[in-house]
Amino acid sequence: MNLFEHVLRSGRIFANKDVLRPSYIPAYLPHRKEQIERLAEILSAALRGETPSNILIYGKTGTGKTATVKYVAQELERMAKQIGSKTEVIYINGEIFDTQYRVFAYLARIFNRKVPMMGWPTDVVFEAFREGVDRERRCVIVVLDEVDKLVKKGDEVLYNLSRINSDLRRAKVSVVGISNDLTFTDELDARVRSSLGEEEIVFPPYNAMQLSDILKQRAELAFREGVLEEGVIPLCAAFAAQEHGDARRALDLLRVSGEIAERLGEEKVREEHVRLACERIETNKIAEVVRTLPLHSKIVLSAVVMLSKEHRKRRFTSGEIYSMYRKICGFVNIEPLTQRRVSDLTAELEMLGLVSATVVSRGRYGRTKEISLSVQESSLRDVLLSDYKLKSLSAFRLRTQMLLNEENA
DNA sequence: CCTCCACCGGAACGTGAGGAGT
DNA sequence: ACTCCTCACGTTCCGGTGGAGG
Repeated sequence: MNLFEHVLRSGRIFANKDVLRPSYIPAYLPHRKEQIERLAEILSAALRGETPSNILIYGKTGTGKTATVKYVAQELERMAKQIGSKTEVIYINGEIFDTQYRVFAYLARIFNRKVPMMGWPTDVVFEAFREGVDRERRCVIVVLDEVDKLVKKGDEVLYNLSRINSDLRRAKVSVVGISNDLTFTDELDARVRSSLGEEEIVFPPYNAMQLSDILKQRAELAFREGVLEEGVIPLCAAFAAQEHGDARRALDLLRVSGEIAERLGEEKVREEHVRLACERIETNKIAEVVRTLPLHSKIVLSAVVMLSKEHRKRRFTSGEIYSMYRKICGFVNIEPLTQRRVSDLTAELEMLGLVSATVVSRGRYGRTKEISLSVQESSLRDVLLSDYKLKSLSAFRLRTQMLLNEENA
């Protein structure tokens, strides 16, 4: 029997899993007709040889911004080719090209200018790009995805890009900015804001019904026929709708549900698989947050975990937590921070939703914050111990347990 | 009604890392 | 290569406070 034979045979669930990935662009985008038409209308100026207005697109994650823009871009380029107009769309992700230099260097290279990875002054790179585009009559639409990330490091990119047209003789350039953050224009220079935001398109979150439609459409391609039980799609949609209608989340959920069903060797995807998937995604999300926490925050969190393990109660005063925190620091040989700082760290943990804290006054016994864990302790344990500086903590627990026993005896 | 606990949380300041400018 | 600036992280200092118990 071949090693891979059972893997091939077990593929009874999925027909084409890639359809569920966020990078997939469907041929039809449900419930985005309005936005697509608006975008197409604005960009169609390019086909008439005019410069399209600059556009700003807003919407939370998973509202179809990127997919819509890519879809319209495809259609635009195809039509341009048919009618022999030189129109191209360049897609740039601001998370990957996260400095002005990288953006311009990338653009310049597209237009056959040789620009080194680094070293040149930024304005020279910009000039190389400008000259490169202007070689021919054409219209270039630059899509800046996650533009808010790029702008955090200075809005000069946008300033330069939005002013480039006045220095171009043959070519035309317009900018489409995509942002998750609705308030990001506040940080922009007023001139940039007005020139970039000539047109604005908002992508509202999907509701549960709309999410269902999206999932249905993708499921048809992604899964083999009849493997999805009836309640699966509505349940995925409902879970995702609870969290600001994120379609990416819904698709993830559906995909993970399928994977779980597959791994369990089931013939069908059932609602219980969706619930398992939901839990798994949740745990992963928490683990990811905790993993990237600074060391001392991890120790504070460990302190809360330890306390809730060793005592019956769930809530602890900041004093209790601080002394446990100091104990742990002593055990793992790390200089403890002050109580003041720890109080800020707990506030951050609260912001992240890992603990919940409320100020209570206990009269004679002072005023304090009561803090409790607001996630499953089991989803924290492994990720906390995975920090190499904290790995000895598993031993710590035994030691305090012993100390407690001795005290009692 | 006053006191006083056990912290909260604001303000000012110190420090080192990293970026921009030159 | 250099200075200057900003920013995140921490510390020190301290005024503020809701309510149980006297």
